[in-house]
Amino acid sequence: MARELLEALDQAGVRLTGPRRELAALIARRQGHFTAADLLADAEQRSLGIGRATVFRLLELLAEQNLVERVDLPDGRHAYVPCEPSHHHHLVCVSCGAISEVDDCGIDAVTAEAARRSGFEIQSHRLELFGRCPRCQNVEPRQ
Amino acid sequence: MARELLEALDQAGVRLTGPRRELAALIARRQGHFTAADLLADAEQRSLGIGRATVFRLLELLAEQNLVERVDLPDGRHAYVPCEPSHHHHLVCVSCGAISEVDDCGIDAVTAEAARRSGFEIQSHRLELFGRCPRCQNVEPRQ
DNA sequence: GCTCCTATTGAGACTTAGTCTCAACTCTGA
DNA sequence: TCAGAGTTGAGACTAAGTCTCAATAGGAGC
Repeated sequence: MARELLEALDQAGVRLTGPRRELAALIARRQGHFTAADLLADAEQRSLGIGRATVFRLLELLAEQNLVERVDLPDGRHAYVPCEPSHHHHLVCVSCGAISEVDDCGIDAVTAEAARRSGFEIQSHRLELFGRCPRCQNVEPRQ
Repeated sequence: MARELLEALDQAGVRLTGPRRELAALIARRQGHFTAADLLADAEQRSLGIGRATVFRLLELLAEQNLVERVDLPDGRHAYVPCEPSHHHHLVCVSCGAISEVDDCGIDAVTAEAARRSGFEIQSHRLELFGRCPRCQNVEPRQ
């Protein structure tokens, strides 16, 4: 996974520097979503000496390459999710933070219908689903 | 519109203070979405002497009553949209900022399908559509 | 209309997220 | 090995939002 990120960066024509390799490894090690602050804390904990700006710059770079996607959590925070470059949406587990990807599942029909009713010319959309993953349902069947 | 907001606040059992009346009027005067900073600037421009904290507190209050909804713009900023309390989604015009509401248009089928495929128990979702409103399409047919 | 209690207020300090600048460093192709 | 361009970390800066606290004012009860 860290290897995939680095390969994609290499193909994008940017340098594979030490900090980038280390951050890619940290991202690969994480399950589910993470915030810029999480990544920064990881790096600090391991005394990697990676600057705040470098973290934000890498996340921006990965987002440009669609290797990571920005998700807005229900509480308003911004998180990132490592993902496939194709268009899809995310299911976010509100208990453990696990992320699952779903492809369109008919959302195009919804946007087409909304466009028809409103007269808007729709250029993009964002769908985020929040709930509990199968594992958390088993651990605590009712919440 | 300002009247509706105030009536709803009254029914929620909070005091109808001067600052709240003034902010309700400012919100009513705005078309489409606005940010907390917009509202703050409006208040400052009119020398209403309304504090930063008061603006955020009122927006939180209105959001609790579902009189205003928080929307995450594509650029990552948070905006607010005055709206009906029922569940629905927003179409945001990326040119002029106009907002249109759409009801579910079949999104429930999409979430059900996503739940079936992933095993998640879906609790909530967020759908935002971005594009150009009919007026902006007329002004500049191709962008 | 007056009083009193409590919700609400503004000021401003504080926190957090993210951006920007710049001199120093380090990849990488030649 | 070298040179130059891309990248780095430090730290100042900005913007967004929260928190505290003493002062104020809404409105229920009289």
